[in-house]
Amino acid sequence: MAKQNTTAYIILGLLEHEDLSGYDIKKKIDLMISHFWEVGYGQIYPTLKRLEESGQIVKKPGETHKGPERNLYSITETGKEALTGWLKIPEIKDHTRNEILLKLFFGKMLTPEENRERIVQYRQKHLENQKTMRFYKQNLQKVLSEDEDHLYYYLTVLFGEKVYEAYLSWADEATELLAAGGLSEDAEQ
Amino acid sequence: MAKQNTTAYIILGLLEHEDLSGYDIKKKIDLMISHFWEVGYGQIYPTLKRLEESGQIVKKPGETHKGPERNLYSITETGKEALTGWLKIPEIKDHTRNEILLKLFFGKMLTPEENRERIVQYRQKHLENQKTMRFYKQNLQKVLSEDEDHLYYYLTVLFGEKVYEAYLSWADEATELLAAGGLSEDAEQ
DNA sequence: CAATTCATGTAAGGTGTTACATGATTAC
DNA sequence: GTAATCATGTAACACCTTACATGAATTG
Repeated sequence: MAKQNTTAYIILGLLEHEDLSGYDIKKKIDLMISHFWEVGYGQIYPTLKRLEESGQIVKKPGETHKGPERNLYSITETGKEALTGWLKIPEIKDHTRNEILLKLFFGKMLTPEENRERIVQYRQKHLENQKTMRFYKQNLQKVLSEDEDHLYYYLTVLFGEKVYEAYLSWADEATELLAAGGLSEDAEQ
Repeated sequence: MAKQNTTAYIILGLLEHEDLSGYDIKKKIDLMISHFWEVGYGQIYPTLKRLEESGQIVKKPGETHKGPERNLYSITETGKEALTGWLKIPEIKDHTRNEILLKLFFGKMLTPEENRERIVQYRQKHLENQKTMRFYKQNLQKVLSEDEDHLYYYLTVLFGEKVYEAYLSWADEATELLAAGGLSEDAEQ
């Protein structure tokens, strides 16, 4: 079962909403999905090819609105079935991969100041993320009733807000603990 | 820079503390690290081989305490330098990969009940995780002063506690929103 | 005596990242 | 005219997962 191929389902999910080009897909992912799943061009274009070959999407070439050549893709019935099939199965695996915790776990090898600095940077980054989530949340709240999709987008944004809040709260507590730890060490010497 | 090779640094980090076998390393990771970074045997054994070839660790074969043959590994000076080098550079990439949010993002294709059920399962799982973190936290608090390492382990556990708490809080709010959304839909029909 | 745990490893294949390559159009 | 954005793609690798293979020792 090494063929989860999540990228394919993200593409199918986006195409189920509207026809898009590879470039569009990348933009949509960056804007709406990248906070919980990042995808690069190096995955998108080959996956589009495979999805087309297996009849889950169709290419409408030459749909040039202006500018450079542009391939628009549409989802097929087969594609929709594959998508709902994937959506129905419960997600099993955790894809947790948190590099800062890994580096902190081995924090003894660095000075408390180095570790604290790392957490300060982390806080900074996620303060920005939290702001973004709040902005999205406000905008979505206004249009919640317009489309059923919006409720589900809202749920993901709410998740982001709560999690980034937890990151900030942790960062504050952690920097305090490190400051105290550093002090008690100084006191010992 | 496609060679981050995080697994190697996890192994080096663990060996910096004590000599271990591949099997020991797997157990340690499962126990203390897997909540934020999972590693399988298929990564551990080949990585040990590469680390040995590049002189970052050394094998002490035949250190059989009893039972089957057992290879104990120790970190070398080269290995320690590589480890601190990695620890010092700021972590850049997010490895965020949240499958439930992905499936919820496309939730319109399922019924509100199916989506709610997914969140209920998620809550259940992370309630367990939160309990585990609280258990670890209590145990670590007792031995905080015994070893400087414990403070850093504590920071990762604190992170886990806060994040799982955020998951639970989100799950509660999300199920309520879905119940409300489901109701208003019924009302419309 | 059966199941579980200890212990090490390989092979195959899927997934993901980075760098490269190309060229048109748009905004300043 | 220069920089940024639009737009598509490939190649090389690195990384990760799964399944397979083996066998000793311990526990019930």
